[in-house]
Amino acid sequence: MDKKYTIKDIAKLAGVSKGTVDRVLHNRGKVSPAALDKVNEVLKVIDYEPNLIARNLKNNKIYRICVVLPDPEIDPYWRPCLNGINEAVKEFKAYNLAIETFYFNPEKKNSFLKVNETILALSPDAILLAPLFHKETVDVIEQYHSLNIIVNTFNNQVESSFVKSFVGQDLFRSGRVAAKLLDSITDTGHIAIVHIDETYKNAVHMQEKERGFRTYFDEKQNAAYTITTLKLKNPNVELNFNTFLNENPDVTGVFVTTSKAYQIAKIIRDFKIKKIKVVGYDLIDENITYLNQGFIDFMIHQNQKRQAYLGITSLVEHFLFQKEIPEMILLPIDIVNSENAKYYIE
Amino acid sequence: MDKKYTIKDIAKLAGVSKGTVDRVLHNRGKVSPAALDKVNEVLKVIDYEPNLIARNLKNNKIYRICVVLPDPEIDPYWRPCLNGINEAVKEFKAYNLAIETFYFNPEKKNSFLKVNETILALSPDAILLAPLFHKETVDVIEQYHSLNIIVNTFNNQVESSFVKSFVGQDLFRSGRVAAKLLDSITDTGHIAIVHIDETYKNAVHMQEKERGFRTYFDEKQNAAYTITTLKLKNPNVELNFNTFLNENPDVTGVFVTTSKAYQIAKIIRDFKIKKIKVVGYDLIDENITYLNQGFIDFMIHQNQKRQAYLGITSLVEHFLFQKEIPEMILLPIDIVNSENAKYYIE
DNA sequence: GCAAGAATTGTGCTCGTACACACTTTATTT
DNA sequence: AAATAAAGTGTGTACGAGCACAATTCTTGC
Repeated sequence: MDKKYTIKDIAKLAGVSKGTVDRVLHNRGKVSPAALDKVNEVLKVIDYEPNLIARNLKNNKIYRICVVLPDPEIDPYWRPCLNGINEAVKEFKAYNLAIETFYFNPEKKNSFLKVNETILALSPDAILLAPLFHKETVDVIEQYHSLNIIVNTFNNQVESSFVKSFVGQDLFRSGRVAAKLLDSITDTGHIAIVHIDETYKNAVHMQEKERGFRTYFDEKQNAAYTITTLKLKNPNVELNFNTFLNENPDVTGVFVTTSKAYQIAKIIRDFKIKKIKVVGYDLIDENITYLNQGFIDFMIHQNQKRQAYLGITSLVEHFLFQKEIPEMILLPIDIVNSENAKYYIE
Repeated sequence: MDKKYTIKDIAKLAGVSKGTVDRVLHNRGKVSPAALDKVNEVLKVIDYEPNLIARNLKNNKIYRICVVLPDPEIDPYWRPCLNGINEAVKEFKAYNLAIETFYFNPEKKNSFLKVNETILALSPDAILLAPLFHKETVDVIEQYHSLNIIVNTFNNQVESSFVKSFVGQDLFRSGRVAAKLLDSITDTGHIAIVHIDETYKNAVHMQEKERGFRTYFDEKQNAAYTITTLKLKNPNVELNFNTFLNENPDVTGVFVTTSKAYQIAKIIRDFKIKKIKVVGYDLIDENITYLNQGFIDFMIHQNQKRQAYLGITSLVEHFLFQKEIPEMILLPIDIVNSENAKYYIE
């Protein structure tokens, strides 16, 4: 018991050659019933685990994984992903892997298409994709699939049977979490659901969050809440929301479905009339500032870093250790206030 | 660029043998200045990463890691740890590792000492320890250290220079998080800090949490809170807390520093007089029940599973891939309400 | 100028798995 | 029964790093 059993050990125990053991283990080639029995007998008794290290030594192909996401310079929401990608790169740098990152402009479909052309030319083994433009994404995924390139997605779900895996959050549930939070910190009254700049993201996100949010209050007995949905667009957010507040002095809480809660927080801070509670998404700097100042009460952390990290690692472990790629990984919906924020910021 | 550079490649490029390259890379043995230069020249240009797989193939020692924690049958707090341990075992089962778990009775110091004797006899390569009994733990750790056994701790911190690593939470901070939560959901009033059954755990835990909790309110301007500390012990918890509530009708919130918030929640449910908010620790079944019923408002998740998991993996990666063991890993302080609980329960 | 010794460098084997290929045994055909 | 095909089995090598040891080159002393 000083070391693990090897194929050689099994061969000796079964009185056959390691070639035969190999054939039994992988049912490759022909093996006589007698030999098969002998080997299986041994395998039944001992508990053999192939040595992954040795197995992979031979495999000297470089696996190429391309990660595609919106340019974090244009939308800082995506910045944490870079850390997740870097972490994965660092962790696996000793292996035969090429992990490359590509950005597209989240405001331009063409940019997305162009990036994908570049990647197609590279013919990688797999691609990890943050899908924004629904129709275009579906097309692109089909192309990858037809070239036998594995497609993983993260952050946004897209209905395509060609997607091998999705890493993200349950947005409906996260709407419910936000509702529960606002329910905890506000008295009965008027709550506003605010969607800001929902253009390019196809809005499915925010709709899911809103649905979850409303479902929570629908299910709640004797809830004396009024819920209003606002769709605001820059540069008119401030003006329109101010108007709304003036027209609705009974507002006690706001649920911002995008990462732009800081815009609402700023208005509320300047409004000064009464304390309105705010729940929003994502730990970007502006939000953290208002969180610390008390103008945002809770944030929901979408953990983009870990999304990207897990998206990559599941691919790597598939290639390197032939692990199965999980069809869906739903990350926890982390609740953040000013006191625990620092553990999630990355 | 089809594959990574190997020592052989470097040797060829530098016009020397792989033995010389090896000597340069590990500065082992003598190398002539000329050869050294040639190899360094090549190393400067290409970017060499040794193949960890090949490096470890030869290392066929079985590393033995012993995990020591209180018996989860006696204190269910520790049950999630088993999942973390199992996950690590499963993940690394293909490597030369023996990961064994040992329980002691958290109420009996002798049991702890006995378990450690058993382990000392096994002379493992490392031990992952949940230290409860302070003095005894320090002694035991010294013994392990003198036998060159690496000691990692999790959950509870212990001041010993012989401890290589700690995985856990910042308890002071978690007290602050609890304070912020109660501050969010209660109006000004009277808040009780309740310690339940603080006997065997040496109380350091709860003291840290209390300190963090009080610090938060101390720092808060114009805070009109009264904070009372209660130390309750079973089987008198119910009686004494009831008395306290009757004598203090102004209580608006309770912070339970152990995993026994359910006991307080039950009393508050039966008390029926007014809504008192409760913040507690740990997602054990009883707590979840009351969380879903609305008698516990927030739980703080200590993530024992991940603590155990990370404690093991950092050891494994040290042995297998000579990664450095991080001196301290502080896990996030997860805030849990009824809506996001399911993501943390394990 | 040559041997002895030191310094440097190259070779070859190991680890465990996977697989190609060669070899032996058994079955089938003429 | 011999020839040939098919089935089954064993051997040997590659993978990359690491290290022992052999082989070579270089010094030094006489």
